[in-house]
Amino acid sequence: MASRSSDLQCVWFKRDLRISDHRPLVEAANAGPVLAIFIIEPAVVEAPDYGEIHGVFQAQALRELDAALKKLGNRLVVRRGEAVEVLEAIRSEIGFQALWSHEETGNEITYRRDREVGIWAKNRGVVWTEISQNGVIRGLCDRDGWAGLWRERMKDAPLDAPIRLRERSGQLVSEEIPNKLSNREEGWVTETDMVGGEIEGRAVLDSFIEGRGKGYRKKMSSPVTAYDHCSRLSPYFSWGCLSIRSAVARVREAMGKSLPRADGNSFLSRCHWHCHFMQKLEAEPEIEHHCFNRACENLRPRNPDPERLEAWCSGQTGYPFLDACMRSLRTRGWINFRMRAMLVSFAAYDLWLDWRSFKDFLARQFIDYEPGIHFSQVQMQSGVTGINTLRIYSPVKQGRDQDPSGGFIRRWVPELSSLSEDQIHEPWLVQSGELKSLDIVLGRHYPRPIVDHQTAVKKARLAFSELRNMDEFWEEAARVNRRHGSRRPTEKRPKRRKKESAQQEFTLQ
DNA sequence: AGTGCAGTTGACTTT
DNA sequence: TAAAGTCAACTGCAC
Repeated sequence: MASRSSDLQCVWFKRDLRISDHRPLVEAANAGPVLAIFIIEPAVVEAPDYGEIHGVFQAQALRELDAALKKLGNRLVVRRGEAVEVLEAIRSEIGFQALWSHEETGNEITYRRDREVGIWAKNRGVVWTEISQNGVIRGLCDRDGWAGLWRERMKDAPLDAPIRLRERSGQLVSEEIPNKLSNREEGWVTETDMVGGEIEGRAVLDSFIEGRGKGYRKKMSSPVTAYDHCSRLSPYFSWGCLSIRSAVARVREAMGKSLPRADGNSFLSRCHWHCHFMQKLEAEPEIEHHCFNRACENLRPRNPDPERLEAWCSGQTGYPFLDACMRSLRTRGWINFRMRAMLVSFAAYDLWLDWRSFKDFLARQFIDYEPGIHFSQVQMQSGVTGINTLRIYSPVKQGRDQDPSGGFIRRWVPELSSLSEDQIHEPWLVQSGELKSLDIVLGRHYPRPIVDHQTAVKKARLAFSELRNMDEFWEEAARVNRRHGSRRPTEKRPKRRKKESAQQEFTLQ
């Protein structure tokens, strides 16, 4: 049995794989010798939202974290198993009464696990201290004052990494860190150049501040320029290799110097939005499975048309720019925000798929999958929040606007590469004789559009306008707005159309 | 140089 | 983080 007087401090690493700006680690180190652990939880890494790239990225970050801890005279103990059973095993092997970690705003699985760990800790007399690592405020019921609290959080200077970490993990066995945390395979060639780890994260931040960020504001819209000029820090934020606060501090410092003010401000407002969306999941975990606006719950069929879903997932919808974006995403694990919105818009409005039928697929593709942002976004781009106006993207217009020369399409949809700049956005408009002379047969080398955009969108709008005639929709919209709505006065929200009242009809004016 | 007209641009509204 | 429609102001051009 473990010694009851142990002053050993157990630091449980989760989605915070770094040593800088890591308050639990610093506080634990001040309180006693540190035992650093990471748990590979089957329930987490085998869940439908956990992708192959996540397993690789996290494994890279873990290896680097272990190396960093070793430099501080410590090490990382890695175990596989469900959290409570592993914590109990370690406690019985070495004994500790203090457990430290960051607050996590995760999916249902990690939320339930955290509650179980809480109960376990209480029963064992272990004091578990959870500390926030971003602008998400635990226990907030509505959005009044949130923006101010976020600013407060970002004011604090990031914490330095500890200089030394007293070690006392004894003979505790640590598993070898695998090359990836799960055996999941996407069946798609991935060639992402994003490598997990705190050092890599800092290098990415440096290159953004020192050059890539110039023109960020303008260049983030097109997938042609976004890959280089967006920060691409999101995976490092999601897996915790870099804290939001430390990126915010570095960007503020560089603004007006190596980074133009407009670009820096644009990046900072995105850091703000990052936490804004996570806060929604923190406040209402049900949004993983239910529409923000419950009146939208049965709007679309819950069972997807399998052929439509498959065409969308594999980049075979017949809309060249859309397919290019999907294929690029699946290969690189990342695409810019605007194109993510377009992909979801197409699934939701053109294909009339319920967001719940594609959210896990998309989550597995995004190397920067962050549950709170993801659930909010797929719902928002599907129009089921009730507090945002419908934003329906035209894949052809987006293609002409964001990839006018068609170069991005040619790269990711090579079967169309012989088409001209004008033809490539709408190959179905090209005479079949001319297509044939270029060795392209639609329906064989590349599909015809699986739906007609204009027709599909018209139908979708009609369904929404019917929904908006129901009182329940507006009651729900008011509730969502109270709980989650941004308090920015500029935000535009749909307004209920005035009913033609008798009074209005007969008012003479 | 002024006028009429078709076509363009931009701000704003609607869905 | 949309797109299409409306309307008025503007532009270029012919006469």
